Amino acid sequence: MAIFVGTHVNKVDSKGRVSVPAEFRALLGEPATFFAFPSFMHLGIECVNDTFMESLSEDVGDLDLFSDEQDNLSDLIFASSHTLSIDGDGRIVLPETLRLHAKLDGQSAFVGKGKTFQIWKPSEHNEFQRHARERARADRLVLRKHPQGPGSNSDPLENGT
Amino acid sequence: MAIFVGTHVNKVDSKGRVSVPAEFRALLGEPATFFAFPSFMHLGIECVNDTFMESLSEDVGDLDLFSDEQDNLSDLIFASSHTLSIDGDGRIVLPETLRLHAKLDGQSAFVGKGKTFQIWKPSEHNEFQRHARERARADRLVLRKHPQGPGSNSDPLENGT
DNA sequence: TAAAACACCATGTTATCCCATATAGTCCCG
DNA sequence: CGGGACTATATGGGATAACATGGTGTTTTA
Repeated sequence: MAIFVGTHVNKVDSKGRVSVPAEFRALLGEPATFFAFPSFMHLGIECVNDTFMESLSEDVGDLDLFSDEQDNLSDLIFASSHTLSIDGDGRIVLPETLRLHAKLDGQSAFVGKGKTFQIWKPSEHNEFQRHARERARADRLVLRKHPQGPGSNSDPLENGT
Repeated sequence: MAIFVGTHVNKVDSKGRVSVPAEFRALLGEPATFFAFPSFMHLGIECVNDTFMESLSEDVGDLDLFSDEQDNLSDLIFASSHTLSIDGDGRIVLPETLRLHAKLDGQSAFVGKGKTFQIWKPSEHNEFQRHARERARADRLVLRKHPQGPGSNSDPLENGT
């Protein structure tokens, strides 16, 4: 299974081109493409592979056709997504909308998030991570090994104590 | 699998011609045609490929024959649909009824919605998306990891407390 | 016959590919 | 264990092809 880890900082050149970290490229495999969309929670850019996007499409497709819920969700995910293809030199072109959302200027941080990864402005990501760390400390966050029954919250991160 | 993503803004010329984004053309494949009908929820134009249209006909066919619901839906979908064929230059001609419904003037936005896509007046779609985004923020919508067991909710997007 | 629909061609702009170079990391050999 | 050569990665610039779009001619239809 592909697991994206680490934080890799690469340059964004005048054309908006960025090298995708070799480690991530290897995980993406063929086809050498992935989907990217602005997070609706923070300044990061969410990046998922085609398998992940397809399962997302399946799940959203299961909602009632033409319902508000279905229409809104698919707009947030798909309409603001970009298909990014990695060229022969291992680079992608970051569309301007994404660059603006993340406030990128010259540098970008590729942040591994397990099954997905994100692209951040390095300074913004540092801030975000600092806050996440502080909150985890304050909340005494622990990682639970396995979700219990079907009725339980399947989120593996929860409040200890 | 074909997943329509992104928002592509193209011109509508004086003859009503519009270029279908190359990315969408590639997904539609052969035959280079699709179905378009005015949304009954908003100002967008719903666009589906023939496979999707067939499954739609299955779904509507499951409703009771000659019932009001069946009659209304089939009118809204099938009776108001247009078969649009993409010409050698990658363009379609948008029928006037559709142009009027979407209030198109000069520009059109092709909006990926996963298994389907829509055509909007760019400014109207911006409004729509802004609302969708606000609602998601207000509801603290978060991306959830893959669906777990049989008892769990298979919706990848849920309310994150 | 007139008008509309359709196919064909022509062009500017943008994005993609290809090559060159620097830097950093790795491996091999002493 | 240390030095040097090699390879992979990241990055910059220029050439090329794809795309979007405007216009013209030709066929079809009312």
